[in-house]
Amino acid sequence: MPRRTDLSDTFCPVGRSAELLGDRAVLLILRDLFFGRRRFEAIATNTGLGPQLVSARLKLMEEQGVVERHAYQERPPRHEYRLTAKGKDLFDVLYAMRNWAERWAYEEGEIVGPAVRYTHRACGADVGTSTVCPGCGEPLRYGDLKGEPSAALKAEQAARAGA
Amino acid sequence: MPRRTDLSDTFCPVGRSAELLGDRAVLLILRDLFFGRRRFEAIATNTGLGPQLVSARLKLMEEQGVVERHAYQERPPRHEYRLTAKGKDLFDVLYAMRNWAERWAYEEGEIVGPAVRYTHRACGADVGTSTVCPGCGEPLRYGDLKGEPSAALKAEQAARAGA
DNA sequence: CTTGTCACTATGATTATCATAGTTACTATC
DNA sequence: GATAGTAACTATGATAATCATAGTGACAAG
Repeated sequence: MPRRTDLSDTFCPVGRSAELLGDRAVLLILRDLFFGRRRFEAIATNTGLGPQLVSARLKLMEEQGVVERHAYQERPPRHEYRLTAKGKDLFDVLYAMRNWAERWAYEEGEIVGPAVRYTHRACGADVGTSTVCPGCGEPLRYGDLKGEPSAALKAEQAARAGA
Repeated sequence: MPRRTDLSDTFCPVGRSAELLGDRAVLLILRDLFFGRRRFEAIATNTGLGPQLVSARLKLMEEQGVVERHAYQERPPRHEYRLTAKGKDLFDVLYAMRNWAERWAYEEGEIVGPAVRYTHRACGADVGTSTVCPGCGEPLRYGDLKGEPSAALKAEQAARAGA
């Protein structure tokens, strides 16, 4: 492609977000980071993206300040990637995407129950696909939720990690 | 590129959403639709995307059931694009993107106040960047909010429409 | 009968992405 | 101490998506 138009100087907030988030690879990497995958290989394997793409996107995300590289051992040098505060604040976006997909992206009877079941740590309620806890009424934030992948999703991830 | 991996059959809900939303053009078109731009030319002009891309993405979005084509006149045939219920339900995603950008994507002093100010129709409160109205405590949904673009954003859009 | 508008489609240059293979720097095993 | 393994990448070449620009068809207005 020719260089795509840069949106980082628009005054529109959705445009500015789209510059980073309007990219499949970035979204998938963010998902994995939110699920606790911090290492390059784990992310590359689980997302199914090539190492080159993962490398490029992690660099971009580091530049944008949403992830940080940490060395977790010296010899040989090994790093992991962690969400910064700016990155963790993207939780609402990913959670909204998840909610939308749970409501619209599965065929009738394709899976039993939600693809990932979330419960509110504070009160234990199943939050369904709402942004406010149906049990206690609190707005849901990053860290408040415990996600439990369905059997189908677990199997799929295991298959990618195994093969 | 080689054909990119299809994510529409993953069991991960974020993956399924990313198939549609992990695309700058789709996000920009959705933004314009949410802001009431329904016509092809208006969308192409305001987004800055080429007509070919707009055409391709609107087709995709129609296939996915997030927009519908309506004829608003017979001779000559003219259409407009409207969000379906499935499309309107993406509001939370776009709103979360907006909130994140308002918090993180502007330099100190780059603009005065928010890029787009939202007020809750029901109670008149400025909602800031929250998902629950700070005035009355109600969760914010599509249609509940009135957006007022900043002067800078208005000027930018006028420039694109004029040139 | 020329100009204008709307909603597109066509063309060619450029570049991002994918699959595959290779690299570096170690550790662990035989 | 030679081979295999692991983690985090980089290099290469084929393919396809995107952009800029121009063009089309159907009609309305002047």
